Amino acid sequence: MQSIEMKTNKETTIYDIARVLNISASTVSRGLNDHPAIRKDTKKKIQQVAMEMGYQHNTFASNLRRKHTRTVGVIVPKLDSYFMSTVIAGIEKKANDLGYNVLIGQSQESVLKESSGILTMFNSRVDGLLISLSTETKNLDHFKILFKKGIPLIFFDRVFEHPDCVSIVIDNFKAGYEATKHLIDQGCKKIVHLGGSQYSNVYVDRFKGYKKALADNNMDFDDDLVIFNKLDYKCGIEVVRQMLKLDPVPDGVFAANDASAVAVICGFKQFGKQIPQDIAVVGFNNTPMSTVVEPNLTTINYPGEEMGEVAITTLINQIKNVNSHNLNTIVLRHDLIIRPSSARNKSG
Amino acid sequence: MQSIEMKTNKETTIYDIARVLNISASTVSRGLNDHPAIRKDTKKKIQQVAMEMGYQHNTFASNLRRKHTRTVGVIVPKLDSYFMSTVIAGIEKKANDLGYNVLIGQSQESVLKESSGILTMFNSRVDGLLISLSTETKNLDHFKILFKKGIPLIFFDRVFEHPDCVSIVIDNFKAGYEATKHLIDQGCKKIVHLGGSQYSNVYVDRFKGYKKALADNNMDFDDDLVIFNKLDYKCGIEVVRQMLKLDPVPDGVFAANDASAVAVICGFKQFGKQIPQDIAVVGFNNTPMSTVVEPNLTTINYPGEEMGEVAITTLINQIKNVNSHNLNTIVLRHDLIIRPSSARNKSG
DNA sequence: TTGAAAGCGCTAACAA
DNA sequence: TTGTTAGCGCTTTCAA
Repeated sequence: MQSIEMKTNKETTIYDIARVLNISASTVSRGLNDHPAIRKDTKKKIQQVAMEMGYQHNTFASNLRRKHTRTVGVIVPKLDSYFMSTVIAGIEKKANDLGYNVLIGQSQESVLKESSGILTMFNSRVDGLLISLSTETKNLDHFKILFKKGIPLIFFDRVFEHPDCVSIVIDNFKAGYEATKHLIDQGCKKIVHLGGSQYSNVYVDRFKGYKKALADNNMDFDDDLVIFNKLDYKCGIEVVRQMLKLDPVPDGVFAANDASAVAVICGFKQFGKQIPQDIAVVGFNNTPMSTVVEPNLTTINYPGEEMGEVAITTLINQIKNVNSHNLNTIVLRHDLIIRPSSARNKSG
Repeated sequence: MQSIEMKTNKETTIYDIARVLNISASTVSRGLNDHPAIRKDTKKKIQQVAMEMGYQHNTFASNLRRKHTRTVGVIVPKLDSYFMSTVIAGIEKKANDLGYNVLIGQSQESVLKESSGILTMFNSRVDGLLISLSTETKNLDHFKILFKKGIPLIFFDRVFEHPDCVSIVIDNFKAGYEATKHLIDQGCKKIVHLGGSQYSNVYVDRFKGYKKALADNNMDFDDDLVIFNKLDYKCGIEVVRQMLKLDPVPDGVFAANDASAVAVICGFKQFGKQIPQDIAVVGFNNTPMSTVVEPNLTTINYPGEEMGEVAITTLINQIKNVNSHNLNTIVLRHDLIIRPSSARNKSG
């Protein structure tokens, strides 16, 4: 047996173990895969020898033959965002439980990188793909290759309507509505909306929610109170300068993410404004920062990890052709978490 | 040509296009791969027909034949941490540039999950593996399978000494030293160290740096001033209670990460303590939170994205057998960013 | 319960 | 410059 152990550089294949046992490779294959039609003792012998020879299943070769890879691709705009990393954590965890690998890619908010990512995933023959769209993405042309070959595709968070693809989202319209309504309830009379790219469903819907809430409460919509930008910290600070020039200065801000909401709070504080008395602010995402900034940020909570889990579960079901009851959109719950950044004394 | 286009469910292979062109599959293969020994016009014809037939390279089959996958694995303790997502962003970006895919996994701080992750990666025949160890990991037994087959392995951040593996780290000892020294320079007389798992090089070294700084400045080391825990927000708050019981109350805290440093600040503020006058605090990692908490947190900055880029570049070089000048450890720069949480009036 | 043989789609040595 | 042929390591029909 000693000589067997020594084969260290060459891969041990099922043929090697077949030779040792004087049986056929197919029997070995079956033995290793716990095929019912193999005698228990041969199975045992096979597994024994496989062990001794340090045999390791070559998923790879197996996949070629079986015509699937048991790996899924995930493409996101940016990996280094709190929300996205949460989603991916959920995806990985569940994928792992279900016996799938996950291949990862980022579009860096560019359609070009998005397309090339899709091609790479396709060439790697992923069994399915999960994607959150870049802000630049305005159509689904670059996905054609997947549709053509019938590779399941699921959108999450930043999605695009397509009859054959399910989308996993939250109700951004409702969330935007609730955030704005809350501000109104707190007595705000002039509410700014700080929004993101209007190519992205999430920001479009949050904006719509904002408008609807105003309308429902007999407040005029004013174009000057809406600012679209990259929603990062720097932009938030700039926005404060702009707002300060308005007369009267707005008394409420609904920002479409936490980073910019936090920036707005910090900015106003620098100018001696009181939050929430002078300006009440609401963010979106419930990132860790929201409980660190002072006053703590009112925000929309939004289950990233769960979104990832739902997305991958749905995808794998689809890959396995199970459970695809023609569902088209899965909407996850969200909630408004009220914290001091918006909680004014109830007086009006 | 119409009939060609229609082959939509079956994969188009190089054989299909060979048949159409009445040439051999190998010529097609070469033509597609831009082999020098193929006539320009045949090459053109091949690519033309490939296009028309919607041919897509099957990386997969190619890999089986070539005995490599051009994919690398990355295993981290947790995906949903700011630092890790930064590192992974760097890895993905560079890997992509260099033509590699990245397969992702998380150990969830468990050796068991770590081993199974390694096995999965191995079975997927990754060309190399990047890993940041779980806190539970006390030896490298579960990596044997990689060593045996000579699969390159590189550690980053949370590492383990091994003669054949390069590690990408920062100088945690020095950083810990500097953080503590800074506190001493600010006049702190009784400095608490809030550390993490002592199985992890990063926390061990930060702790050592703390001790050395005390020693070098004639300050007694006191076991009661050292607290090890999970370093999350909740633990940080608990620590505050503990510290408040001490007499006198400590006047400085060096926390081994930002989350717990921020928690400490918030905790002390709740009890009416002044930061930094009563207690000065320093964190580690320079996460976004550090510039939001009030007062802003002094912390060690530490290039996550770059760490990822260096790690993957080194790994790929190793895979290609280039540039492996027996290097064993790569140390990235770090720096202490001084902010108000520790900046006391220079008086002493 | 097992074996023979074909083949997944591609590449590469060798020959022409 | 191109073709022939033999695999990469595994699975799976079909036959025994």
